[in-house]
Amino acid sequence: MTTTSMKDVARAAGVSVGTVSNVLNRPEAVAEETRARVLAAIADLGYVRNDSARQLRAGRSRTVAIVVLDVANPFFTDVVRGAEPLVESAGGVVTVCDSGEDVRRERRHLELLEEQRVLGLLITPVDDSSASWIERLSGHDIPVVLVDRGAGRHPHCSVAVDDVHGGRLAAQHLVERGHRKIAFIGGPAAIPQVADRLAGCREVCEESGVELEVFATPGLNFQAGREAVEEMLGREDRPTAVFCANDLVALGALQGLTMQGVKVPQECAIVGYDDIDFAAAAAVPLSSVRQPRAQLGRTAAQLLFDEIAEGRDHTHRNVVFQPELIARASTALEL
Amino acid sequence: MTTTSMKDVARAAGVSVGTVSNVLNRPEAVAEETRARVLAAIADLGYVRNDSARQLRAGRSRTVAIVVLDVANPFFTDVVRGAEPLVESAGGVVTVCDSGEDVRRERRHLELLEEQRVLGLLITPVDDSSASWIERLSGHDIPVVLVDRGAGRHPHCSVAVDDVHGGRLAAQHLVERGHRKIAFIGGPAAIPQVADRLAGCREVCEESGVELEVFATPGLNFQAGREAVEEMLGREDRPTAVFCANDLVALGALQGLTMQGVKVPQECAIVGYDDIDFAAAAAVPLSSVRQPRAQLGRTAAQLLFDEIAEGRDHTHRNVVFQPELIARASTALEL
DNA sequence: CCGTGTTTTTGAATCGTTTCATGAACGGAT
DNA sequence: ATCCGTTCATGAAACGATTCAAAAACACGG
Repeated sequence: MTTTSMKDVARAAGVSVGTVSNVLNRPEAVAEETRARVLAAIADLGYVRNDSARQLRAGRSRTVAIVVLDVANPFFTDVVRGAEPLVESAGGVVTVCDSGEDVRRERRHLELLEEQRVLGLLITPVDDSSASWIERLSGHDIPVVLVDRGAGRHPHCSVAVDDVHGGRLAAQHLVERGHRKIAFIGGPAAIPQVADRLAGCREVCEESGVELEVFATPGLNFQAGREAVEEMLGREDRPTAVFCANDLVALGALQGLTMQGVKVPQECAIVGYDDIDFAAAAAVPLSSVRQPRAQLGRTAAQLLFDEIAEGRDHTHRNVVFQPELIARASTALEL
Repeated sequence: MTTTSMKDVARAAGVSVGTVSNVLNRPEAVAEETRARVLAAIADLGYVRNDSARQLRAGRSRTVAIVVLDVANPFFTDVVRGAEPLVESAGGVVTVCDSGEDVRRERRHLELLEEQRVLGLLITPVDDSSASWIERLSGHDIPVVLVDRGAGRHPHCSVAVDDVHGGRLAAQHLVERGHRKIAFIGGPAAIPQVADRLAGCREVCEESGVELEVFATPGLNFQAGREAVEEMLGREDRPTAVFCANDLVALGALQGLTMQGVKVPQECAIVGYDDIDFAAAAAVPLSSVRQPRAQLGRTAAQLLFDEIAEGRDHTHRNVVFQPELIARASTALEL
């Protein structure tokens, strides 16, 4: 089966290719009768536009790429959902790439996206080592918006949540509940979100003379939380509360504790981060630091289109949202 | 900033464009010294291939699209993960599209994918109304593999799990535990998976004279489960067990029951479907019907590439996997 | 120095659109 | 009839890569 092209349609309708193109792109510029004839031919032949050719001509694709650390993490799916409507209403398409917290995968994606001449890029970089790659893209006129990564100097727009503040909220909450020894579970420390949340937590602990023990994990997933907690339970004089770098870790921790017969929150309180849907549905509903996820995505997309529209004389903007603590059963008890 | 093309590289290296192309695609056919010169020019100018142009020439893209009902559902992310390695090792790229169980969104995606001349398509259709659209694609030489939708006649390869059998497993398990009145929660009934699971469940109920009550939901999500259970609790003579069409619904049901003070499994048992990670981590670890998710994705990708390789004389294959029941605390009690 | 065979390089054709300067067709006013 | 202004349609020139027949460059034996 040979694909039918505009030329075929033109021949069938007895017009030139230019006219077929006009029917598709500026119908009002074509006479009623001609338009009908062309549309009939299109339907008849089952003609489908060739997007590669369009893009080649246009020089850009209509795709906005979102590179996330983990598609399975509900946090990112919500960010994506927040961005989609705006992109689509602007005639664009969203494509989601999963770096899996792996710099090499991320780099592979970036190379590909550049070859595809994407319209723009929303990205949560794995770590700082990606910076030069990302700047390469924006150097090639592909606008980049950093998501959930606002700290530090960088020549891009960004949306972020104040993670240091989030860390403080979690720690304050635990300190108010009377905890004097807290564990932080999360990693790798190279991930800025992890570092910031820990930093905020540490600040509060130091301010209020509370002991802090850090359990570094190789990733931010369920498994990591479960394992960290098992390690923790092996120790003497263990913490009475854990603050997890995200909710997946917290759910893992919760399960780890439950399986070892440790009662939450009676014997160990838990605070998570992200407030994903599953947090509220967990074994013991999880207290968690909530980020305005959809808004993060929406704003990121907005910044991207602003940059595209403003062109040369665009000034980068860094939008920072404040998180809020949602208290649930997992921290319900005063010590 | 003007994008640099092969022509620029050719000029800078003092060779023809044909040679530059060869350096990129068949390096061994170019003299050592020339190759070095060209590569230097590429690095120097920061040249990046234009994928649109390549595809236009090639007539096909290297993208394998996976259209899923809900990206936030871990079931699908696992299927995607299963497919990815195979696709990538074949030099392809995976793009994930979320139909959100909405036929219109699905159609929009299909149109776009066809314009993009994707290499192939793995899809879990929203319902039968998509059939004609999907056939349009395969009519245009885009191989299609149906995922988790093997029943019925269709001119495609497919991978599926025997959902009727899965429904039977769940019901049998509950009947063995002594339940005499069971609720099924899920919908819309137009989704084949829902219909099949219910069918299997109904078979067993009828065979063993157990009463079955069906609560139809508008979707397969957390919210739906919670609401269905609330409705159920309003009734007299309520069921002693619920079988949910998937784990998200089951988690919702679990929360709904817990919030109303109904003890699981003592006062109401629950069986879910999919055995997502969160099932084991739930308030009460959920019994669930497990599907070989990653294998589903892997096999689907394999069938796709087989079809591409075999070309004209390809015979469609329908692979059906058997699910297994994972019993956990949510059905731990005999009545 | 020629002929022959092998390795490299060339340059033009091609993929399917969009765009745009040009021209045709038509109606109405003079 | 002529001229002007609209409204439509045309067709060729991009866009940037790949491919391939043909030319060029080179090696080597006689």
